Amino acid sequence: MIAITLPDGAVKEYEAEVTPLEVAKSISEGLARNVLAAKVNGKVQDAFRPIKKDAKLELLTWRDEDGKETFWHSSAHLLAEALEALYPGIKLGIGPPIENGFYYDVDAGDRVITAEDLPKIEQKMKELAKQKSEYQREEISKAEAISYYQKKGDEYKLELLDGLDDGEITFYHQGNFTDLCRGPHIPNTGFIKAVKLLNLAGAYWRGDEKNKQLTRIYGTSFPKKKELDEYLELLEKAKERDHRKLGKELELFTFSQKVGQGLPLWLPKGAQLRERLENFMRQAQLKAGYLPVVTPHIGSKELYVTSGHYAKYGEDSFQPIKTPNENEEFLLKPMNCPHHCEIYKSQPRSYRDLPIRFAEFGTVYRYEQSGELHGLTRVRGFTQDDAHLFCTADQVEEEFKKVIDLVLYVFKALSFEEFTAQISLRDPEDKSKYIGSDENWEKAENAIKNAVQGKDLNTVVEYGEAAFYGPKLDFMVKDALGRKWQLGTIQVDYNLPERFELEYVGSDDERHRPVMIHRAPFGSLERFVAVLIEHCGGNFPLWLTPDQIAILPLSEKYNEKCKEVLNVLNNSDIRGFVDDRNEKVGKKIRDAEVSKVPYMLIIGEKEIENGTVSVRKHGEGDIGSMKIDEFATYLQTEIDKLISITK
RNA sequence: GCCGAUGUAGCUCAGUUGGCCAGAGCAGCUGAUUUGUAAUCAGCGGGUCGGGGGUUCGAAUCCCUCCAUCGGCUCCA
Repeated sequence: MIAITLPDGAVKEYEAEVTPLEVAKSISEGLARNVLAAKVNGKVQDAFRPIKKDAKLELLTWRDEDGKETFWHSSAHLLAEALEALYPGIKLGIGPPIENGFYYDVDAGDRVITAEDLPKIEQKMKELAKQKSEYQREEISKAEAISYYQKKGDEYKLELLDGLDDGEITFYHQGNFTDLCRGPHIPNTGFIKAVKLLNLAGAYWRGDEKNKQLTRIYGTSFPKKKELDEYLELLEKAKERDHRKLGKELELFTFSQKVGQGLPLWLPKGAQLRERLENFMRQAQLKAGYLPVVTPHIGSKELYVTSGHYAKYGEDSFQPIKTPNENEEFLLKPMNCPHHCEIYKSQPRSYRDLPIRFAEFGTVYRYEQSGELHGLTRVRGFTQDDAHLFCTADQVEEEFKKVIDLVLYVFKALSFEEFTAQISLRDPEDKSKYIGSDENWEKAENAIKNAVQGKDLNTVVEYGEAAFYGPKLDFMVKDALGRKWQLGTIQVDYNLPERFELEYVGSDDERHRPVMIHRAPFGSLERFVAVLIEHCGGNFPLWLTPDQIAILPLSEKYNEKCKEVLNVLNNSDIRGFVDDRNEKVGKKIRDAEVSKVPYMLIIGEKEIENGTVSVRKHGEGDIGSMKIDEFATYLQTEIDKLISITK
């Protein structure tokens, strides 16, 4: 007898071994039809794989993340089966589930798979799905597996086998298809009712640039056609929030081929928005004890050789500027830290001065790979809201915590609620990429771990993501299409102080080395604005938005009066414009709605008589008439509401 | 940088297998209209068809090359 305990605590007893599917059937046929996989004692496995001992069982359906993952993993196998049918001899890399679907990496040999082939492959997948082929699990010895793939001539799978131990190797079969796979899988291909292959891309084998590039086919699938349609619609809607599209439509920024790739041009509205963000940060930093500094846009190459940046990133920088005098070379500033180190060094420092916090909106230039450029999120010239804190070893944790608070304040003020705090540590496998002693690295990493503890943060640890001079705490946010971007960053650095031989005199009258904290809550103004645009879909918070109001005269007769009203409101720090075009008010409303102006004030005969304005709120419509000063107060209250959130 | 795709007016897009002066809507300009909560009407101007080279009697359309953009990969101080 074996006892199966279900999540609700119910216990079911069986004579002998039982599969999760059979358990599901004993509960209801309907449930059985929806079971994709099972969690047995906390471990996800096939729903068709028997349970042999007493166990806790959780049946997984489309509603469970693990269920979805299994579904997409099986869909990847289905894709591979279709590819083998259509491209005999095609070699397979890996085919995992991902966030909203799956992909498979393949090597089609001389054949090129293009976007035009996708419908055909999709069709084949649907055809195969209809056959309801069962997924079958087979435990296989390493020798047998190797012999199978040698016969098949698939060097990628052989390479994967190389890293696996005998005894832990399994094959999964469905229809005519066999794959080296850990599983688990859904019961049969018939569950996959809706498939869409989304795009094609090149992807290096095992993620290494030195390896061959395989063809990666991305797709998604669902148990119901309707769900696929809804997902595709969601993707379309997300594109509407793309900052590149909105940036153009709202006249915030542009690019010019003539100016150069990845070099954004900020239009007046965008520049003003950016200035507001800068001022917001300046104010926050002033309160937090930062001191402003300003440094030039170029620096001697020697400066970056000293910092170690030149050795690491010399090739990825704009190449040095040579001056008429011999042996002079300057780099466009790729980062601000070395300059700030030199400011620190400009005078002797005492422990009484520490911590010192130098802040600068520093514009830097990096020669990013052309294929990496992406709207405002990845550019070649950008402005960091940078600051460097110099402190004693004892102060690091406290200072780091204060910076976390500052970042959280900024995120809250702009209602960024969904972010992860990524602790970016060294790659333990390859320490050659980093400078400095193990001892200092450990100190730095511990400082971050300690500072994060006690903060209510959604944290994740990533190895190999540290900067070459120190570990980081990175604040990651997703864009409209779910791509992750690093915004805020805080870094602990024991290395640059050594390289620049920074010192302070301690209470013991001895010279000591300070510790540096690098930090940028926005990260870069460019990227921050990009993510902000996508986050709010172009409907900025009232205090940030380019035009808070549009004043719409009912006819040209009221243009002058409207300008007077605008003047009055300008005096209350409300900004906007009068739409004095010779158009009907309906047209003016439409245009103001489209350009996402939060409030429209309509003025005609009636309003002039009563000394009021007719107020229309973006996306909501008419909210009634108000006296002009009443409206000013109303708007101020609305702005204060947003700001008070952060207090 | 690599793989794949795309590039026609300020914007969004049409332009059949190469064939008359390259089109539309919106935006712009001019005029009429003087307007009450999401598009008033009429007229006009605007394009080296991404750049360069080639094939051809003839190229937006076919080929080569460069540039830029898009989706990924790699990279991200």
